Amino acid sequence: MTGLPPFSDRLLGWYDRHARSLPWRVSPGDRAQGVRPDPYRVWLSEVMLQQTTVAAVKSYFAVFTQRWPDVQALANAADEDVMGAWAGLGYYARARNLLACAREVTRHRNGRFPETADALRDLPGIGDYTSAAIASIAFDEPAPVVDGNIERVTTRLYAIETPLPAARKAIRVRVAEMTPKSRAGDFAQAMMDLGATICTPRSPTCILCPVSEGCVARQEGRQEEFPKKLAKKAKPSRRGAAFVARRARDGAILLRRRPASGMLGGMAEPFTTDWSSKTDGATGLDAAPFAADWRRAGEVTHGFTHFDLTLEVWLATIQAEPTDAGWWAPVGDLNAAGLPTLMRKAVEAALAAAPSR
DNA sequence: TACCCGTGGAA
DNA sequence: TTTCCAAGGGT
Repeated sequence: MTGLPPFSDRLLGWYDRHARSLPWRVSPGDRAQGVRPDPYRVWLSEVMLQQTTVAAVKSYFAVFTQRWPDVQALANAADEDVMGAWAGLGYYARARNLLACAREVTRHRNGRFPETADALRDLPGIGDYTSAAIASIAFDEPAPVVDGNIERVTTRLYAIETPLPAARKAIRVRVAEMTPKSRAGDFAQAMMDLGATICTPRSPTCILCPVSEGCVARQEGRQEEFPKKLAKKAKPSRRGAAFVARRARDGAILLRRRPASGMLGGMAEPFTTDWSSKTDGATGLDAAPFAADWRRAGEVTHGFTHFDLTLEVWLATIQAEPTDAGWWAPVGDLNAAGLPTLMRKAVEAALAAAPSR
């Protein structure tokens, strides 16, 4: 009587039949034929996918690869073009680091990404997960890849009782043990596909799982108890104000650029008061950036990761440019203005209250 | 370590 | 409606 095949063989066999088809992925069949993924596309997709769903990333990945087909093209792009193209995807430090990384690779590494996880880890925006993912997927290094999916799968397989994030070290040890010397990239992608489609956070479909026989949590009927997590803190609520200036002649909107660091760093916005996760910004007419016929245009609310924000929205229609601290964005081109979602909401609320021309 | 940093879809 | 959370990194 023979036992079950090794864990990685069972998982890879499942992946060969059920791998998701994704724009940045080389299918296991093509991979077996010797097709290599483009490291630039692997890197770009991995950065976009940090804390972001596949569905949200797809259109951004298409735009970026069309507009900047290789790392050199991206390195030569203007900052505001890349920040604008990233608008709406969130976590804008990723876009700043993306550009810094592209320029480092282009200008100091001959346009080639390093081929080991250790070396990749030194580049901006590339941490433990992303370095291992690129090294294994693009360069076949059997580096232990641990993302949220793999944390969930692994804590269930071994019924790891330690709550996250303290369990990360033990998880990494287990993943390093499981990762095969060959097909390490397919193995990592198989673990992520398993977590995304079978071993889901709620109601995992263990009946379809190719490795359920070896899963301790499943054997004990406790699969939904893992991963254990520390309780999270309550989110505070903050307030602030946005002042949307509209040019009388053509309805264009006055925008400026936020400082490079901090919340929404480097992104475009209408004039806002100085809110943060810790303090309210100024509100009311006295907080206006310059004198004009400001009218209340309602409020917008927005939930960030660690606090909720409500902005008063004020609107004024003005004749001339009152400041040189920004630029006029044509209203018909608002989608192209590169506004983060909070600011897009504020401008839309102001325009909804504006008298039609 | 603990906190900061977006967004939108699912349940 | 609220809560959760998705291919995390920086500090």
